[in-house]
Amino acid sequence: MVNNSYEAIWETVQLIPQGKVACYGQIADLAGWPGRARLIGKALSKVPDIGWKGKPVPWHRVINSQGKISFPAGSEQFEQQRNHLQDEQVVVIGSRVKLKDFQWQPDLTEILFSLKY
DNA sequence: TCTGTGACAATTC
DNA sequence: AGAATTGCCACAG
Repeated sequence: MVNNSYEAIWETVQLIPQGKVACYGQIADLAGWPGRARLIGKALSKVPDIGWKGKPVPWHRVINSQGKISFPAGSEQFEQQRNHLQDEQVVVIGSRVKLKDFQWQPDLTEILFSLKY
């Protein structure tokens, strides 16, 4: 069993459509933890390898508010994240992603969905 | 209970 | 544009 606190976060991350990215604060907000962006990082670091609810958690679609990958450039995690993003047609320049073009803009439908629980 | 930590964010220089 | 500083607060030990 894992901490329930992270479940909402993982599920929210799973809502991010392929080819899009979201910043930590955005996920925190949607997951019901406004202002707790740092919690997202912790939650993602504890994502089960097998994924969540039978589906993988696309942690690579989560970046910081500056539109950058939050890993040291050159690190293994960094490369892995960049690869995943590029596979999903997200342009990564150095350690940056153009938020203007690739940031996820949740629909009202999805917002309501995440609020209803 | 207290303390250190953190895959952040906003501000400032 | 990039580095340093400060605020944030749940979590882990």
